[in-house]
Amino acid sequence: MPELAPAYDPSKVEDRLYRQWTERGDYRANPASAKPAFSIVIPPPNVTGILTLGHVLNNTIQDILARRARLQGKEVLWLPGTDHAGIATQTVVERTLKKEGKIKHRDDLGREEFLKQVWQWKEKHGGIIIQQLKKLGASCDWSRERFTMDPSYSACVQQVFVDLHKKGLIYRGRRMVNWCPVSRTALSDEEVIMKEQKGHLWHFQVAVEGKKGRFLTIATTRPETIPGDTAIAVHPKDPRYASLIGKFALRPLPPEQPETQRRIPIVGDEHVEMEFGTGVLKVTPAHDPADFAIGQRHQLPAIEVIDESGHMNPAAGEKLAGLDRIKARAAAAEQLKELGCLEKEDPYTNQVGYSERADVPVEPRLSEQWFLKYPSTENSRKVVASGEMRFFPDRWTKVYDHWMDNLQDWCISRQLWWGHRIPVWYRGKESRCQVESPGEGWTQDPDVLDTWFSSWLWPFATMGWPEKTPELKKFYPTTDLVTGPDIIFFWVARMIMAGFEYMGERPFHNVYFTGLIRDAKGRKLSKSLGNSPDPLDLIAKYGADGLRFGLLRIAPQGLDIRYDEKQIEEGRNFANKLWNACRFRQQQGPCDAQADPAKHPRTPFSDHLLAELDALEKNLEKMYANYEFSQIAQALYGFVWDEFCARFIETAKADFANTASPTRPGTLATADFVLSRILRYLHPFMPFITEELWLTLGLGRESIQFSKWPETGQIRWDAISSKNAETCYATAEAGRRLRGEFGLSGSSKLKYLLLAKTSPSPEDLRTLAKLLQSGSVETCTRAPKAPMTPTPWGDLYLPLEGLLDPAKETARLEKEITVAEAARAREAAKLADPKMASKAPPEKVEEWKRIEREADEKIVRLREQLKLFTT
RNA sequence: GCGCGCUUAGCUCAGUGGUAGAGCGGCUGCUUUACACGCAGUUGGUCGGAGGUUCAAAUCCUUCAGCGCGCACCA
Repeated sequence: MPELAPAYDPSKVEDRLYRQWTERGDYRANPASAKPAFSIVIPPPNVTGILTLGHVLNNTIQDILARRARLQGKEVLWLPGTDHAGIATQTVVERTLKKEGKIKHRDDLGREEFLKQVWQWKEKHGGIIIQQLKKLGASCDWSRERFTMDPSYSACVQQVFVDLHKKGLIYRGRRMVNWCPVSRTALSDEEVIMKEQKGHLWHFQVAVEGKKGRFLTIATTRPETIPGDTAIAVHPKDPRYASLIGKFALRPLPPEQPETQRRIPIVGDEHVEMEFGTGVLKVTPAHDPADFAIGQRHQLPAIEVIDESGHMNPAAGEKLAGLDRIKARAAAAEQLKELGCLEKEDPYTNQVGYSERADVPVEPRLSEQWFLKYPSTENSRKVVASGEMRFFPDRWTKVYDHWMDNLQDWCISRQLWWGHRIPVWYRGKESRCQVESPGEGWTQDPDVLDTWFSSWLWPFATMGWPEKTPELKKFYPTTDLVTGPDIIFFWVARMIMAGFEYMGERPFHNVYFTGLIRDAKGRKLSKSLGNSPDPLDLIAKYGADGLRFGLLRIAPQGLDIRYDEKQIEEGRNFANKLWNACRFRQQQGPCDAQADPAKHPRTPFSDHLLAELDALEKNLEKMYANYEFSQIAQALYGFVWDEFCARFIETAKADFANTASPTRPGTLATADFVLSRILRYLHPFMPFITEELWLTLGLGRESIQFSKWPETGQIRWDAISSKNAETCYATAEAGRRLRGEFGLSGSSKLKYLLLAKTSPSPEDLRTLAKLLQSGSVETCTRAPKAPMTPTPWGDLYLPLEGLLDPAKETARLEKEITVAEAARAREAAKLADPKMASKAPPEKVEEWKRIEREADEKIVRLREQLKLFTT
């Protein structure tokens, strides 16, 4: 058995073990297995992406679930893969080609050639994030890695499109959509983020035809769209304006147009808010969704004044044409001023939709797009509402319900090249929806599908659908989905619908939503802020286990995480602590994998440790059932550090030092038994170090990954003995506190005296001395004149020749008495209240009495001691 | 505007009815038969405010405030 190094060095362990695990095929899932199935599909990261802390959190949680399931003897499939991420990838590649000076626009290359470049890019960079996940220790079945643009996957996407089209759920229409002028494509509603924008509210006047001197004042944030106005709307019940409905007004822009072209009707529409602005609304059906609806109601024409790149077109007039829409805004206001119809200009803040990817305001635009009416909505709604599929934390169900109750048809076409091309073919006025080309003379729709239109099939398309594969039979529906709540609509809800529509069943049993990771100042991590640490740097510094454990320990369920590198450092420190605990055990001789503490006489400390372990195990079950990962990490941390190291190992040192001790075999067996279990409990969180220790100590002959998850309720211990250990620990703590009052360190060879209430054995006293980190503890029969503290074992004295200062000791005792008196008073007050004493449950009253009694005893002891110094 | 979440020690957070906790930080000591990525001790909180329910409230209810997020066609 090679000796463990004094400090744990992850770099010597992690890569070696991971290679071993994957080369051996440890994570290959066998659909023919008789074992119960456990499955997860990875939320496929963007193929051009690199690992972020968010990925670390997300994938560590999946790995914890997968590794625990493996330990529980399940057949585990964790299915990995990547997403082609249409807009993001196309933008990255296009930008790179531009930077390299190869093109000015993708049109320079043409569709075929451009796509070749994207594929090349994908081949070169697409594997990066996968490699990074391996560094993290992710136990994915890499033999099943999928990509959303794989030929078989693409076939699924096309087939689903054709099917939904056949069912009449997919249709084409000229609609108002969210248009991104940078990417020059339509976006779905979900890809638009509302942002507050500081701008202006311009008030301008229009003359009413046939009513000399009658003007209407209109308030607008977008004067550049005035040339596209085709009506003016007022509320039909507005007493100020109702009489004007049916009349006409003159649109001021573009001024060079003849009046006949600028003459627009005044219409009455309930959409207009009388209280807002002036109560008069300009209507631009081509560039505003609400105005489009008004236009439909009143059969208004739509005049486009902004082109697909966000620039004003000739219809906007000679002064505006060619200008960017933002610049045109100021120019239009200027024009109004020159014409003398600008009444005022107020600063104004409103909500504006931004393109999620390009981070520019979206331009509502009329265009021909494909839309989907969501399928299987009833089942999808019900499965969550009924609690059959559970969300953790469950408050997300409300968000889901709300979205499902307000479904809008999904705009699924994108004017991009990188993605799944829409399987619709045209020849003249004919069109056909089918996967293969109908033949000569037919041309395919140039648009591609929204990336999410492929991701929503992920849980079954990755398992070989539409074939009835053994994988689907064994592993669908998947057990858990772990993802961020930010994609609940984009992905989770849609997957549920697709699952019902194509598998007749929900895609997963439970969904766990992680929190978002923020920096110490509470800001989201982002590349542009530069506050996003590279997980690989962290792995190099602290080890993958340290990173995983440190991050998980501070990741409360359902809340955002304030990330601080200090936490990762603590994860590493914990790994080292565990390492050294094992190292110390190793120094005492070989471990016994079959160790059974029940077969040996034991010290109270062993019993106490076993009792604590039993409590921990029962807790773990509960916490896993609720997906409380940070609490699990916290509980394991506390158990290893405080119970195993600080208490058990310290007391075990007596047995370790004395080979003739009758309790030595029991102590060793307890150490082995407990270590063997906690390594298994820690393995899902810290796969590398636990495997290394497991194998090196010889706690199992084979990998810890396939050892057995311990059964709870199997541990036997002596409760009285365990209680005795507790009093010993309490006695030692009191003694250390006493020593601390005198500023003495643990290295001073002190002699304590115990005026014992019980009859401690010489062995007990030696152990107490060990815990006190002192020279010795001896019993005495009379109270010496020395500092004292009452303990469960009796009064503990610390004779300090020469150091004793009666005034100081008096002060110390008085302070302790004050504290004890406060405790007694608190309980006494409760007991004295007749309502409390009569209505509270008897066991509570007993507890209060006990606390009062103990405080009382303490006070008596302390007062007696005080007398020694004051008389 | 509607909805959700958060507010507990200097910091990050546990704690869902019965003696306010952890880690970090600060301070004081310590090469003690594993571990300085360590050990011992210590400091530090009227649990955001106000009402209410209860024998008993950090915890349940109401309300207010601050912060964050989501949804929403007031130009």
